[in-house]
Amino acid sequence: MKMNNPEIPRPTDAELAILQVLWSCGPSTVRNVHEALSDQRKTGYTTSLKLMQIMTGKGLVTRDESRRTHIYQANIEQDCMQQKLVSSLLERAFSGSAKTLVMQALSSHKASTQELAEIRTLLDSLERSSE
Amino acid sequence: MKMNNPEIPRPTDAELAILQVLWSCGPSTVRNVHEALSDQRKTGYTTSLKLMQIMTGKGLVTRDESRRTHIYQANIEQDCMQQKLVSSLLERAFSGSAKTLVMQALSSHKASTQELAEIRTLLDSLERSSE
DNA sequence: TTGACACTACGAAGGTCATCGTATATTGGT
DNA sequence: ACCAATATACGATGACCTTCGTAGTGTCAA
Repeated sequence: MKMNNPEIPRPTDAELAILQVLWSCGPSTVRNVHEALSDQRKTGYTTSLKLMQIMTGKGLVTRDESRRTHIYQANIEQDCMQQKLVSSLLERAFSGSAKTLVMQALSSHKASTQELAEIRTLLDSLERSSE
Repeated sequence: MKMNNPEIPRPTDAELAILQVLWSCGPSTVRNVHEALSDQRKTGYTTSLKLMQIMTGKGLVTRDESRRTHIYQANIEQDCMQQKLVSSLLERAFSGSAKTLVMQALSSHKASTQELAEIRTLLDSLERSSE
């Protein structure tokens, strides 16, 4: 039974870690996810299982139950969730000022010259479209 | 008794809302904070009080108890906390890619031409310093 | 002085989160 | 056919979060 819940909630930290694996590896079993996280999280297998069951209930992931070993899949695109999370942080901690957030991110975390150039290109197109 | 805990934890949403008031208004009483939040939060006065007491224990705020009505103050600069929060989000949801975060933030939230120019200036200085 | 009011302290309730142990079922090899 | 390995389901626990009510105490004006 797929919950077609239009309201996908903000994931917790543990849930987000699982989503990262699903985004990066594609549809995966609980064991796959659990092993992918084994470096960061030293928790038991059933913990990962339980989390993924809960995430299914929340609509964060879907699963294929047609075989004994279920296959889980993220139910929201990575881009879309990143969007949600940035928007949320922007609202909660930056009073909506994208400029401040961007400047905080850039000034404290190194980006390569290549990446800076890509950002500059985006700035160009944003400025052009607002003229 | 001031907890000089060097480890300031990530604030919860309710706590962050309170910090926002303290950053914006400076040292404030519980009542000041509570009233400043009355639009967003329709909770009772003692809820704000309790939260701020807990935040004191966590080291998120300090308070002057020399008078009957305590005066609370953020125990971390706004910039510094924003830094922490961006870093945390970067790590948890963007695999450390500042570029991706910045582009997500810029492409979905309008920034004024003025702001875009400021970001461009920052880009300039970053590129210059890496040459 | 005393009563109304404002402030702090604190326990408790109700919810969520992360974790684990255990029960139960399925599968594959010998 | 049976055992070991592996799956899922799920209850329970402890931590934390948010909320509130209530108790105790100080303050000020009439």
